[in-house]
Amino acid sequence: MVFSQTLTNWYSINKRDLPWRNTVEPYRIWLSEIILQQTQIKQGLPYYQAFVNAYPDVKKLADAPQDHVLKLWQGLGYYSRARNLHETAKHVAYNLNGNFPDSYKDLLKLKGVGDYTASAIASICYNEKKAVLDGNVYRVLSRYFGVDEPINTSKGFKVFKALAQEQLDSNNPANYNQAIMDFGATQCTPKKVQCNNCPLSESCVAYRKDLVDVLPVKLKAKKPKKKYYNFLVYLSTDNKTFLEQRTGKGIWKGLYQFPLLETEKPITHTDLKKQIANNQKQAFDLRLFNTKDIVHKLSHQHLHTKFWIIDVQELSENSILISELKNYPVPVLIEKFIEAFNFS
DNA sequence: AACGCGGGGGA
DNA sequence: TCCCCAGCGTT
Repeated sequence: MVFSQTLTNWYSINKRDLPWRNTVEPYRIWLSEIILQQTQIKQGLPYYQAFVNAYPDVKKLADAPQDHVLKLWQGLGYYSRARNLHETAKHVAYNLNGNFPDSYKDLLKLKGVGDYTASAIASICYNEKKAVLDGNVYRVLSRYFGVDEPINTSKGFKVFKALAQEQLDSNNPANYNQAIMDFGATQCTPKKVQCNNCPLSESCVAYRKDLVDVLPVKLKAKKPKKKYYNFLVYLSTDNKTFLEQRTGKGIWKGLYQFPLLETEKPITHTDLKKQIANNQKQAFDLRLFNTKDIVHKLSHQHLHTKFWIIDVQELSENSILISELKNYPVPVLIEKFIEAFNFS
């Protein structure tokens, strides 16, 4: 009680003014929550604005082509969020008559909506008594109550979810949930934590025992895997090129890229030239755009990338105009190349 | 229970 | 360089 009361008092003074806080419309709350999964507000905010502008309601989103949705999502990462967002919009618009589910239990059935997001929407839109558990909440709870259970295990989830639910201010779940998250994001931060002016420090276990920089405990992630990507940038005399859409299970599903040759090790100019010659009759000229590998770092992969330019006379039917490149959703790695190469 | 999935930013 | 971020779906 003291804990939640202090948090909501703190929130009434320090609450950040954010666009999705001026509404309880489920569509907008849902949209903001999907965008903000594993994403800081500073990064997600312009995407939220762009989506609201392009798709003011769920039916507009449902009726958009997937390429347009992915294009708006471009650069935000975790693209399954965009695909699930689109699929759920169609489901809500056409199977649920445009109405979002109005309970935690039913929200959980939506694709892309897990425990956190269902709790957030249920509490914010319908004031259901469901405590949210995100990175901020883990941090605040583990520090204040001195819980050293690792947070990234299934046991850790259960322990903290129960603690979170216990602390929930059942009189105002919507306000409490946003208070504890804002508190974690701006006051009880991962680093440079502001204990000096913290309203909870007196009774905070981590503060009293000098464990603030130890909690929360998190099991270490695996090292990222090294991969070698060779993008084949075909270029015809009439300014056309090839683009392919990524399918299957890996990264960037649904996005477009220049034809990709992945190798076990770095490939030489000579070897690549032979491979390409085996696959086509037409004469071509091969040159390497970047002399040093471009290393694109993702949380789980390091992509050592070469962009090869293949000059040819002409390209077959399914090629596209260089001027159309900007219409396709592409990974940041590809976008940066297009910018740098400038197709002069 | 473990793993794969992006990209930006802070220290 | 490492860690973190309004997590989720699949295996």
